[in-house]
Amino acid sequence: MTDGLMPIRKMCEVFDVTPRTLRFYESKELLFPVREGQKRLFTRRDRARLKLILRGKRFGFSLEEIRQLLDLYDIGDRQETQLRRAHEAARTHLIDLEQQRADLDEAIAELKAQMAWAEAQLSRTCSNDAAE
Amino acid sequence: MTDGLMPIRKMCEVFDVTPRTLRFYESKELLFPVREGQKRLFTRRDRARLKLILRGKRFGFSLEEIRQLLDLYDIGDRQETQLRRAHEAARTHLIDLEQQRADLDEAIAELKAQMAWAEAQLSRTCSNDAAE
DNA sequence: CGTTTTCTTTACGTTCACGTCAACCTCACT
DNA sequence: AGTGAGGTTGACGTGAACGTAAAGAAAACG
Repeated sequence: MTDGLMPIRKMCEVFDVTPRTLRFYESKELLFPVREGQKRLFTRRDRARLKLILRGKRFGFSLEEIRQLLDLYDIGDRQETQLRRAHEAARTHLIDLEQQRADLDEAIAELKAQMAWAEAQLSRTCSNDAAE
Repeated sequence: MTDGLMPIRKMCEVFDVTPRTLRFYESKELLFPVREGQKRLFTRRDRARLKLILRGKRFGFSLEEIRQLLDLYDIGDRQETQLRRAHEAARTHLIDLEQQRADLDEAIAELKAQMAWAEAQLSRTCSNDAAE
């Protein structure tokens, strides 16, 4: 039975990151690989977290922001106060994400418009070329 | 008639950035304010570009990437080759944006699920509290 | 057994995106 | 003429997110 423990090299291949990055994330308490002697073994949980870390980065969040958000996806048994704080943080985060989605839609629309304009220009240039 | 020229202080207020940031962007050839004596005056074009810069940053693009993309929105009369290259860059960028949109939708869905779970936990805790 | 590979820690270096400070104009008041 | 507010150009500092090089342990291979 694959216990899901993954050595650092394999992790690097799967997620396309360097060993340094993984060690760095561990030092920042974003990942918690177990040890087999000296060596790190990353758990299923680490992989789930890493996926979220990389996604968070794409959206422009800092590692520290991500670290706080990760706890949201990592709630086992925690105090009500903590849960409330996490929920509130999530709400804030959600608002941010939805704003970002709106911005993104706008950006996509504008970019498409620009591309359409460029295409029009290109076809015009083309017919001009043909005319001369 | 407002010629649309805006001094640095006003720019900072409108876009919520520091003077340093604007000067930095100018040094990186992202903005091109005109000069009145020593002082910078930002044009309508600068404001349009700055808006795109700030949006680009939210999506995790580097200033250098943004600089290249800005040229897309800044095409006056350019050669066909340049136009083709710009169009191709736009296409690549668009793909990236749409991928990002998909990721974002996924992230939002997951976050909402987590929040729902947290809410369920909270109501459970609440009733437990009441029971004991 | 020695050697090569892979991992480790430690530590200093680097890039990006500005912040911060010094020293200097220059225009508006008074 | 003085004084202060707001602008300017360097130049050096800083925090985040790693890169990279050095030195050593440990597992794998011939």
